[in-house]
Amino acid sequence: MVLRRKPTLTDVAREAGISIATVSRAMSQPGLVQPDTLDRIRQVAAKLGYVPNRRARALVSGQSDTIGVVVPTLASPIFSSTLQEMQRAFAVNGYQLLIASHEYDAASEAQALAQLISHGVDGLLVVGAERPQSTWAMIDSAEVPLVQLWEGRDGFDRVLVDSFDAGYRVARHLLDMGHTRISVICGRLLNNDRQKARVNGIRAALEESGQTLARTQISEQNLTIAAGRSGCMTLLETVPRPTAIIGTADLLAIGAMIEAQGRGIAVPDAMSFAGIDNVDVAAHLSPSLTTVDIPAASIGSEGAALMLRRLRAPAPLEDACVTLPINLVVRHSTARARG
Amino acid sequence: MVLRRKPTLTDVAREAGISIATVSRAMSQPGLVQPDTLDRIRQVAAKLGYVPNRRARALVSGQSDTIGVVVPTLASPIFSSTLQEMQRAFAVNGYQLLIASHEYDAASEAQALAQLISHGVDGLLVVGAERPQSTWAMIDSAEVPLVQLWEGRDGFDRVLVDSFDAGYRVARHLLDMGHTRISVICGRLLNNDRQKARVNGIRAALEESGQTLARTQISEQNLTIAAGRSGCMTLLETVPRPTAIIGTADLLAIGAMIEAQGRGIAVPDAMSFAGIDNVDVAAHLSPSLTTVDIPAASIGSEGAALMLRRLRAPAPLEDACVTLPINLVVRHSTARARG
DNA sequence: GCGTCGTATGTAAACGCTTTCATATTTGCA
DNA sequence: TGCAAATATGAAAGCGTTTACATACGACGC
Repeated sequence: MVLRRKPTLTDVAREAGISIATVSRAMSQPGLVQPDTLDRIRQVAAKLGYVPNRRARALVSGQSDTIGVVVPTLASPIFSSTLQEMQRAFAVNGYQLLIASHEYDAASEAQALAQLISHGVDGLLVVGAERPQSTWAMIDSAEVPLVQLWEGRDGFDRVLVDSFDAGYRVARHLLDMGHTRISVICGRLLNNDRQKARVNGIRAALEESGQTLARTQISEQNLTIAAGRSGCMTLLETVPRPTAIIGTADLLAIGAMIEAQGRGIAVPDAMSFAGIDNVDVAAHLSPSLTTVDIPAASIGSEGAALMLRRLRAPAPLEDACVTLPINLVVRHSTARARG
Repeated sequence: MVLRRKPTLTDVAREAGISIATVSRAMSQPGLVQPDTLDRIRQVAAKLGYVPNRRARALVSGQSDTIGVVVPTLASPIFSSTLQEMQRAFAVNGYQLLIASHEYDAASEAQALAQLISHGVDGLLVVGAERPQSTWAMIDSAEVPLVQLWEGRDGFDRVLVDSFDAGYRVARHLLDMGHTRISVICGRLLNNDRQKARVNGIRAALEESGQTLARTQISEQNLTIAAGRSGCMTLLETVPRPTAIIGTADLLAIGAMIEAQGRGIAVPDAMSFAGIDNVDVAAHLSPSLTTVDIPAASIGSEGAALMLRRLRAPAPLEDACVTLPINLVVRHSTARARG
C-alpha cells in the first residue's frame, strides 16, 4: 500500500487495527501499552515510515522543542563559536535552534524576536541588554524563558562577561608598560553595550592614571580587518602620534597592526597593539597579538545549560547569573613604551 | 481586562463581537473584510496584544514559514558568511532559519535532518551530496524541497562551486611558476566531498604535468590554523623538501605559512604557499596569501533564491543548477621556483 | 460470589487556526 | 419592482496530536 501523503497516527492506527490513542501512547509513553501491542505498532509505524508531526504535538502540548537565538551577526568568529557550542548542547537534548540575526539594528531585532515568539519557541537567547522598551515589553508579554548573553539586566537568567573589565585590563597592561598616548579603534557603539563597556573600561583605566581619552583618540569602525586598517590610518595622523593602539575587537587590532607594519612602523618596538576577543588567528600573527580572552564557546554552553535547567524545572526559578572569567593574554605585540 | 494566557483568535473575536472566521480573514486576507470591521478588529487585536500562533497556522495550512539548513560546522568563516547571507535573504521574505550542524558526522547529519523534517520545515538546504543511502531515502520520503550547496546530485536544485577546478587552478598556478615539488595539506576527507574534489583537482593538474601526488606529500588535518602548522611541520621533513605547499583551505595555508616563517624559511622566495577560500584575513597577511576565491556569501543568497523560487512556484519545477564562478587571486605568497 | 482495584485500551474533546460552504445583505440592471 | 450577482459574515469541519475520562477485563481479598 502506497500512501500519497505522509502517514499520520490515524494511518498507523487503522493499519494496526487499534485506536489512535494507543498509538500515540506507544510513541510518547511506551510504558503504558502492552509489550506485544507495542511491537505491532512499532512494526506498522516502521513499515509506513511514520514520523510524528511535531507541529501538531506542539499545538496541543504547548512545547515545540525549539529554541530561538538572536545574535547581532552570524559573520563573526565570536558569535560563531558561541552558536556552535550552543547548538551542540541543545542538540543532544533534543532541541533545535532557530537562529536570527539583526546586524545591530534595533528594529530588525524586534522583528526577529516577534517572529520567533510567534513560532512558539520554548526559550529565547539574546545578546546584550540594550533594546527599546517596546521590545522588552514584547518579551515580557510572551512569557517565554529568556537567557541573556554577554550583558544582562535583572529579572532574567544571564551569562555575563565583564566587557568593562576586558577594556580596563588591556589598557592597564599598556599603562603598566609606560604608555602615555593610547588610542582606541572600536566597533559601532549604537545598540552595542559590549563595545560601549569595553571603551568605558579603557577610559576608566586611563583616567585612573591621570590620562583622558579624547574624541580624536577614538576611531569608530565596522568590525572587520579592513576597518581596523582604516581606523589606524586615521589615528596615525593625530599629533602627537599614539604609542599604543587598542582595538576593542581583535579584528580591529589585527587590521591596525598590519596597517602600521605596512607603513614601516616596527611592532612592538615603535608602537604596541592589543585587542580583545582572542580569536584563533591572534596567536599566530607576527608578532602574536596581545589580547583579552573572551570565552565565547563557554558562553554558548553556559547559556544552553541555564536554559535547559529552566525548561526542566517544574516550578519558577530564581534568575541565575553566571559570570565567566576573562584573561589578559600577553603576547608579543605589546612592549614597554620607548622613552 | 487582563488575560492570564496569550490571547487567541477567539478572544479577539469575542471582544470585537464578531466571528473568529472574520478575524482570521482580517489577519491573513484583509481585502475580504469591510474597512470599518477591519479597523475594529485591528484595534481590539492591538489592545489585547494578539499575536497569531504560527504553529496552529502551520498545522492547518501545511506551511511553517521555516527553512531548515544543515551545515557541517558553524565555526567556519566560510559557512558563517553563507549562513549570514542566507539568513538575510530568507528573513526579508518572512522565513525563519532552523540551523543545525553535524561536525562532519554522517549519523549526526541524518538525525538533524530527521528532526528538521519532523518540525515541518518548508524547505531544506544541505551542504554537499555525499551521504548514506538511508539519509537520501529519508529526504526523498519527506517530499520537502531541497537545495544542495557546493556539491549536488541530479534530482534536486543545486548551487555549485567547482571544488575540483579550485584545486586544479591553484596547482596550475604553482606549476606555471616552475614548481616541481608541491605538497598538500588538506582537511579530513571522510564525508567531505568538497575537500576530496579540491585534492583531486590538484592531483589532476600535477599529473597533467607528469608529476604525481604521493601519500607522503599529503597531510590530512582538521581545519584550523594550528592544524595547518602541524601539517607543515610534517611536510617539511620529507626529502627532498617541497618548494610549494597548498592548503586546501585558507586556514591550513595560513598556519603552514606561519610555521615555515617561524622556522626562518623565506616566503615566497624559498617556498611558496597558497590556499583556497579567500577568507577575510588572507589579503592582509604578510605576505598576502595567494588563494582561490570561493563566493561563500553568494552561495547563501543563491541557495535562498532557488528555494524561494520553488516555494512560490505553483507547479513542480525542473531542478535548477547554478554554478558560481571561482577566481584565482594571485598575491604575494607565491613566486617562481628557484631554479 | 461480590465489590474493589489495577491495567490496557477506546472515545472524544481540546489546541488555535484556515477554509469551504451556507446565509444574509447589498448592489446592479432589466 | 424583481431577480441575479456580488459582497460580507458566520457556522463548522478539519489539520495531527495529546490527554482526561470512560470502559472493559482480570485478579484479588473477604
